Parts: sequence; structure tokens; C-alpha cells
Amino acid sequence: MKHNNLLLLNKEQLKSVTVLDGPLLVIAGAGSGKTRVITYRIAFLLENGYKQNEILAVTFTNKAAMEMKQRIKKITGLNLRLLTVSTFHAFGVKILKKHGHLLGYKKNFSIYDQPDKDSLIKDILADEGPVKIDNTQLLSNFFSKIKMNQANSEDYEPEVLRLYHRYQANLKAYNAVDFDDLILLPLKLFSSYPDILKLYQDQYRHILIDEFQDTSEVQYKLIKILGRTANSVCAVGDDDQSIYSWRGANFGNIMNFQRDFRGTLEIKLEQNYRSTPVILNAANELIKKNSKRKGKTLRSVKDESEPIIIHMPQNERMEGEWIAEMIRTLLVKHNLKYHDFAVLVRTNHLTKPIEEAFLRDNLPYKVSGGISFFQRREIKDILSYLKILANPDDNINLLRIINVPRRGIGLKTIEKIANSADAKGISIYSLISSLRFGGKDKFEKKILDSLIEFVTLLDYYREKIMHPKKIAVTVKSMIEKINYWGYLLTENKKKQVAQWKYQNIMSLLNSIKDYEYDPDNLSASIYDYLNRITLNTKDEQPDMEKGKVQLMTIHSAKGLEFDTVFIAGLEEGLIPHARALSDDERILEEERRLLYVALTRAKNRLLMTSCKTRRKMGQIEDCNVSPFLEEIPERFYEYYKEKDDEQGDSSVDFFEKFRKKVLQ
DNA sequence: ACGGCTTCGACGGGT
DNA sequence: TCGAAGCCGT
Ligand SMILES: Nc1ncnc2c1ncn2[C@@H]1O[C@H](COP(=O)(O)OP(=O)(O)OP(=O)(O)O)[C@@H](O)[C@H]1O
Repeated sequence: MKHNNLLLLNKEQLKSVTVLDGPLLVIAGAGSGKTRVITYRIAFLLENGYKQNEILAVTFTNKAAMEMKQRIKKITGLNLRLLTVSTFHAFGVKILKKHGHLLGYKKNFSIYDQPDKDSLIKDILADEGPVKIDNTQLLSNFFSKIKMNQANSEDYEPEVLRLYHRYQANLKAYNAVDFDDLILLPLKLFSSYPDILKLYQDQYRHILIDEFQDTSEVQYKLIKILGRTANSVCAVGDDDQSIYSWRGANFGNIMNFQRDFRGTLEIKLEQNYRSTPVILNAANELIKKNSKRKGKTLRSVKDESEPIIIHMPQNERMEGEWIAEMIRTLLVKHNLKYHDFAVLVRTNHLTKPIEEAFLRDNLPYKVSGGISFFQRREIKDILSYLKILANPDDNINLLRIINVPRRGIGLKTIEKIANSADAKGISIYSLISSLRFGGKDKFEKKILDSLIEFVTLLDYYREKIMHPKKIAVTVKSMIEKINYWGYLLTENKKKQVAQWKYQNIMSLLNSIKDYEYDPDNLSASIYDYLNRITLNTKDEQPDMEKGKVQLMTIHSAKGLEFDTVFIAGLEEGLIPHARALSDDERILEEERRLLYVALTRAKNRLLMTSCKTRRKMGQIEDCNVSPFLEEIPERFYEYYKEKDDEQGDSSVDFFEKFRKKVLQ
């Protein structure tokens, strides 16, 4: 590697980058340059003769994967079309596309996201009649657990198991997979077809995993089996930052790694390049309260520190206003850009009052996470059309749009065709198609015509959309044909709303166009596009953040860093979350880790707010500050002091001064 | 079948 | 507080 590149690493990082044989485990605290190790290790491999397709790198999010690829491109100057840097899920899609037929899936399989999964479960429940557990969310979680634990399904009610089997059977019939399948099916494939496994084992000489503390059992099994004969397997992570246990993450995998990969070289990184000493020490003191952890040393390389600021606004409206005001002040004072600021919160809905304050103040911002562009009603409608074009067996998405825009097909008709399709063991789409030839007598003429017109339209556009670089134009013509604009006008009383929604659809068309004309997309197709956006729950454009304050949950801030970080809603019941407290001790420790992750996102400044009252489900409630604040030594923080020329509530001021005195 | 009106339940995190 | 589901009249 070019000499000056290796100079950007400290001694331990350098070792982690250049030792190319055997298993390697880098467990180190926040901001110690772990992600940098992965990035430079890949660059080093490429510059030492390893081919792009001999490397498999796994990251936690698609965005992290894209950014890492870009960094490597910059370092090496290479075109990286054959390098795999992806999430476990995207990797799973790749495998299933190639070999899914061996497990009985067609190439055009659909990937069901959470809403799809929910509607499938609701359909099953509607068909079942009364059952003991009819909560969709609960069942969805159970199904995940049953699927991913594989073994001990005895713990579940026979009824739940029966529903689960129906769920699985329906997925298969619809030629669809859920997110869990994207990990589990490749593993099944590799276990059942040793020759295919060998193919990949031989191919991937070097495997790298970032954020290893948040891999699940099944993901780890996949790494174990793939890495059995690799030259190196390099796992990088921090047990103190494991915050996804509710999704099956198991930081015990760190211990398992040392056990399963004989002769693991363990490297510690103890320099923190990100945060000031005050921020880092506060975080270190907090996380010390956890008992289940690998203790580690972490020293800041910085010397200057500002204290952490705590502010206790009256309510969530004033919290947002204070944050906006502070951003304006700090922006000028420290010559920062809007994107140097982030506001982190525990739950998605907490962003709302902050967003409103930013809007009032004309502060540019971007909310990441939450309801993404692709979750909007109008976008989902169009995407359902695309999904049916791609996979006609997908009953869930077919039923979503069979009467959108309204074409006179109501609940009665739907019930009739669904039952009929079920009885014949064919998809609803096939059943409607077959009505062209027989079984017409069951339907009114008007409805029959409508049904046949529907599938004829889809057949027509399916043929069109398969041609190279014709996705966007086909979709545009289809939207016009079904008169979606007219539908928007009748559905939305305000013409402005309809126009805004139509604009969104135009943005979707542009995103499709960008996708199909991007020369880096070697195999652009409707299938590939749909898979991609299903895995990209969040917005894709990487530059969208520029010049905007970032608003997000702590979970989605993992791995990121900002000059100045606000943590809003530092309240009891939020961190730790009330619903986490009812769980056991381990979950409380995870809540502490969550705050640890939040604190360690900040490079130079950290400000935290805790409201005195907050509106919850319409009701105003009194709030207490998070008990975790007491675990941070007082020498690291101070309460915000209103400026003299501002007419703050003097009793509040008094209270804060008093409180500060008492605490010291 | 459809649109308007009322009532109900959600607000833990996300690939 | 809000959107989805449920109810009712046309
Ligand atoms: N050797 C180094 N010298 C100077 N800066 C470094 C060095 N290594 C990493 N950094 C910088 O430190 C910051 C944190 O690095 P990185 O994101 O790789 O840490 P991390 O361990 O992955 O953090 P986290 O666990 O919080 O995700 C980045 O801004 C990075 O550019």
C-alpha cells in the first residue's frame, strides 16, 4: 500500500490491517478506529494481489457498506465492481438469486418487509376466525423467533405453531421470503449442498465483519461455515455497543469467535480519535456500571474539552426551540456547518416536536429512519404494481392494489376470488387470468370485465418493463394509463396534497431512472431494483445529508460521528425505556449501552435535554431526568445558564442553581 | 361498492 | 395526537 496511507494508522491498527493469515479479533471501544481498520485492511488486501471477488466484507447497514466502498475506492483508486461489501441481508439476496431454485424459489422472488409481513399475518388471522393470540406484532415476533431458533419450538402454543406453518406455507406459495429467510435460507442451502458451499469457501479467501457485537446466532453460523477454510476471518466490534439484542443480536459471539476459530489473534485498540476527554470519560464512567462486559481502556488523543451541557426545558416544544437556538449560536461561534450537528433520540416519534421547532425556525434538517420515502402510501401503491409485474404470485401486493385506483372490486369479490384460488391451489393472479376462459358465470359482467382488464393491463406492462432501460418509461406510462392522478384527486380533498403526492411519484420515477442508467449497476433489472429498495429501508442518496442538521434515533446513529451532538428526551421512561424495564437486568444494561453509544457519537460538544413535562398520547405528564445521568460524575457536566438579557422563568433559574448547589 | 363519519388503539429500537 | 379500522347510509 502507498506509504502515506499506512501512516494514517497507529501501531495496533497497522497490525490489524497487515496480518493476513488466521482469525483476527479486534475488540475495542468507541471511536478507536475499528471501521478504519476494516477499510484499510481491504485496501491492503487489494494492493497485495488479492482479487476483489476473493473478499467478503459485511457491514451493519447498506449506507455503511456504500460509504466503506467509496473510501476504499478513494484509497486504492480502483474500480470496485467485483468487491462485495454488503449487509448480511444483501449478501443473502445475492446467494438466493443464484441458487434459490434449489430450495424451490423462483428467481423473481419477492422480499417481504414488515408491512408485507403484517398483512400476510392479518390475512391468515382473518381466514382463521377467532384464535388465542391475534396480535399481529406479537405473532410477527414469535414467527421470527421460531424461525431463527430453529430447534426448540416446543415452547410455543400449538396454535401459534400452526399459524406459523401457515405463514411459511403462504410465503412459499407467493414465491416470497421475509428478512429472516435472507439469512436462514443461504445457511440451509450451504448445509444441504456441500458443493455449493465449497464454491464460496474457495472463493472468499478473506472475510471481514464490522459491528460484530450485533451479529445474530444465524449470521455467525454463516460466517463460521463460510470462513472454515479462508485465509483470514477478521471480526471487529465492541461489546459495549451491542444494542440490537431484541433483533437477535448476541454479543456472546465475541466469546464464541475465540472458541470456534482456533488461534485467534486478539488486538486491542486503546486510542480514541473521536471525542474530547470529558465526553469520553463521561461515557467510560457510565459504561463501567455494566457487569457483563469485557473491560477496556480508552484514552482520548484530544486535549481541549468543553463540559457537557444539561438543560431542563419545561416541555417538548421548548426543548425543540432551545436546541434550534443553540444550534444557531454554536454554528456561528465555532464556524460549523449544519451537518456538523445531530439530534439523537430514543424513539422515532420524539423527532416530531423537534422537527416542528426546526421548521418554525427555518433550520435545515433531515430525519433519517422513521417513515422513509418508500413507506409513503402513494409510493407503496406504485411499488406494489411493480412487485406484481415482477412476481405475479405475490398475493399480498396484488390485493393491495387490486382496487387502487377504484375499479369496482370490493370485499365480496376479493373473498370470492381468494377462496377460489385457494381451492385450486393457484395464485390469485392466475385465477383471474383463467376467468378469460371459464368460470365466468360466478361474477357480474361489470366486475368480470374489470378483473380481466386488470390482469390484461399488467400482462402488457410486464412485457414492456423487462426490456433494458425501460423501467422508468414503462412505469410512467402505466401510471398514466391507470389514471393514478385522478385517483389522488378523488382521495385527497385538498388539491395541494394530491399534487405533493404526485410529486413524490415523480421523484420515484427519477430514482428509477438514475438506477437504470447508472453504469455501475451491472445487472440492472426490475427484480434487482425492487430487492434493493426493499433492503434500503432508509433513503438512499448519500449526499442528502449535506447542509442539514441530522435527526435520528440512537440506534441508527451507531457507527456515525458528529462535531456536536444533542441528546433529547434524556428522561426516565425513555432511557431506560419503560418497556425495557419490565424485562430483565440484561436489558437494563443494554439501555445503558444505548446511552453509551449516544454519548460517544460526539467529537467536540455534547448537550443533553430532559423535559419537565411531556405530552404522551395526548396527555401532559410530569417527567424525571434519566437515572443514568446520576451515573455520570458531576465534574463532567453543568446545567445550562440562561443569558441575563433573556427573560427566562426566574423560578426555573433558581431551581436549577439550587439543584446544582445541592448536587455538588 | 363507496365515501363520510366515529371510535379505537398506539408510542421501543430496524435489516 | 393521529392514523387505521369499523359503522352506516346511499
Ligand atoms: N490512526 C488514526 N489517526 C487519526 N484518526 C483516526 C485514526 N483511526 C481512526 N481515526 C478517526 O477516528 C474516528 C473514529 O474512527 P472509526 O469510526 O473507525 O472508529 P470505530 O472504532 O469504528 O468507532 P465506533 O465503534 O464508534 O463505530 C474517525 O473520525 C476516524 O477517521
